[in-house]
Amino acid sequence: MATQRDVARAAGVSLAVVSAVVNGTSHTRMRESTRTRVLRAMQELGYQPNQTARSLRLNQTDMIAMILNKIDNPVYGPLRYGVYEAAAEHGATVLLGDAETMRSGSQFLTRLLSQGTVDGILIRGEGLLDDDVMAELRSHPKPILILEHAQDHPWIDIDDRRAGEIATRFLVNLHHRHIVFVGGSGYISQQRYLGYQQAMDAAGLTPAPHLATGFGEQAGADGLRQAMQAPTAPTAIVVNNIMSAVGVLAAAHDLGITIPDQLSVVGIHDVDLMQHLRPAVTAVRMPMYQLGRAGVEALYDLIAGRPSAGGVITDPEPELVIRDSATALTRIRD
Amino acid sequence: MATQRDVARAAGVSLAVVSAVVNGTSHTRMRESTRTRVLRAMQELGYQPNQTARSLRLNQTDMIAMILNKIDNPVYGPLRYGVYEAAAEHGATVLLGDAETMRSGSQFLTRLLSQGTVDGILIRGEGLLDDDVMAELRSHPKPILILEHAQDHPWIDIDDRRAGEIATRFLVNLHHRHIVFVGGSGYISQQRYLGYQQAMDAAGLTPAPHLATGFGEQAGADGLRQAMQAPTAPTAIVVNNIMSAVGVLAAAHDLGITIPDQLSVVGIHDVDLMQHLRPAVTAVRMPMYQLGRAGVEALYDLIAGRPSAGGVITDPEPELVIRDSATALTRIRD
DNA sequence: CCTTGTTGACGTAACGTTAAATCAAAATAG
DNA sequence: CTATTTTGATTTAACGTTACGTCAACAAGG
Repeated sequence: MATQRDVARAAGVSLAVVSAVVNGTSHTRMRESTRTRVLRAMQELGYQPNQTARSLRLNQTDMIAMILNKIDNPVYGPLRYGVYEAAAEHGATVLLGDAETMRSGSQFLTRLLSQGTVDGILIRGEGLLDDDVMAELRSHPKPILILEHAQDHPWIDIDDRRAGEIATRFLVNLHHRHIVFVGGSGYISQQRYLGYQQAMDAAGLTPAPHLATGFGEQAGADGLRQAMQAPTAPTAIVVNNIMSAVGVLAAAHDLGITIPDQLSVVGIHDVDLMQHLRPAVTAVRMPMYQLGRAGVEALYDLIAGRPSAGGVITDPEPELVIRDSATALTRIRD
Repeated sequence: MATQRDVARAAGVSLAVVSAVVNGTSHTRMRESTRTRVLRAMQELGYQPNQTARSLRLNQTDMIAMILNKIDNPVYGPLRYGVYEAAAEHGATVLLGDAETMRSGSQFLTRLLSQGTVDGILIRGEGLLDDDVMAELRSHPKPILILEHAQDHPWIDIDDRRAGEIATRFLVNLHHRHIVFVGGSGYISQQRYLGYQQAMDAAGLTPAPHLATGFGEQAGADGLRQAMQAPTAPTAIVVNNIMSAVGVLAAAHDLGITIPDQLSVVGIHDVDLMQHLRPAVTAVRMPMYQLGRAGVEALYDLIAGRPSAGGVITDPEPELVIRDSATALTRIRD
């Protein structure tokens, strides 16, 4: 591994000049001919700057961490992409962590915390980590940005309330009157339920209580079963979580309910999988890519000591992708 | 941020003692009472070792990279978990990268390459990266281990051939005679096809040609369509890729083929999703967690300069998980 | 011709850590 | 009671960068 010292020796200049060439520093000036001589020496020796030394000197690692709750949830695909891209524009690398493997005291977290391994942290979802982990994070000297609304931290969000409203209004417009909301726990789910409520109210319908069964396939199945036990069974359902939608489809199949003839389903969040299920699932596409980009920008605001931009991402808006899992109610009941 | 110097001052000792306390070094000795005094000072000042300085001094970052082709493929869940766990045991953090975002010259790769950001790299799948990226990697001074057989690198593998054989034999035992293999490209798919061939040969059946349509849902759908166009349609199908299985189910639905009555399907790799599809998919579970652990161990062999253990993981063996997508052929044809 | 300013560099002190070399004081051996 | 070893530390030199301060040589201005 060639160092700047080796390059300096080879080019017959001092260390300072090499560093200046590498960084394009204006303070230390040089003749154009010296510059190219140094550049040539760098080439020949295959010089690569040592990131670790750089980090130590500059007190910045050009690395940010992103913590997700279940990395392989396909909704995170575009989010990750947006984060990677924006981070690259800031010359930074992304360290990806999964909250699942992140019980308090885990290697990953302590490494990040106060050890100066990263310049900042992006966390998806408040309440993702136990309280003591969050307390540790709070005492961290490096900035933290929450993707999704948070109490004590800068945050940035997508318009979950609106997504719930869009999904519900679509079903209302298809003449459905008994629409139920299958959700999870936490702020995000709550927001989507609020949107559901709003659309129901606007249509003069009475919202059903929030069926909070959790996340994932099993949660969706449980939610549908609970919904079907109500005195008057729903004709349509808004599913909070994308993986829950898979469970809803499975449970409907098992209960002998055909979708969309007997039950219309609209999911929140759109992923490739939705178009490959049968029936293909009608879903609300959320601006996850933009959330990723905006999250990184807001984090770099904090890193630079500027106030964070924050707020809710409204461009693009959540958008309904119509497929086959929802249809108009022809036989009006009640 | 308190440094060792601050702790030393607070405890009334020299820097060396603090360092020795932190690292438990035997060379620099001290009285038990000084040790606790230093420990107390560390506590009071909230001292955290600076990882960057440590890395520079020791020329090791305690960080390894893992590069996957599509991070959110659920088959990687247990793999990641195994890698994280084993890495934590080595005191290391895992930097996760996605080959999709990794066109040559990408920030991520150059950061890892020769800049001393990581102690080693784990790559899933040969041919994942373009040739020039691989060339860059090859000139990297830090060790690289390929998860899946590789030509010019140390590697470690799961028993893909056997998985193909198990899936096929299961269908043979259900009296199927026209079994087709829908695969992707590359070494892994090839191995599984070999296993398929072997099981077909053993049963005295003639293997169909490898239908290599790629990866993902669309590939599965394409594969099934191609298979159905053969002069004698298959009664059973082995699907190489888990996400392809989703596509096979969708295409079967679209073609009016009911599974398993008209077509039996067995997938390779088992994930949660498989039990939540309808019909639930019979699949071969692969030891991905163990692959992750073994990969890290082998990589640390290389890092330590020991020869890599390498080889194919045989414990546990690939295991068939029987669900609803495959059934015995009752109406024997031909 | 002296003064001042500019160009093109160089030397060096950090950043926080680790480990080798060194050393005074106390303990032990002869 | 002196010689030697052991104990319990300290000093210091790196690791590879970056950026501040300095400085000689030369050009331009008065």
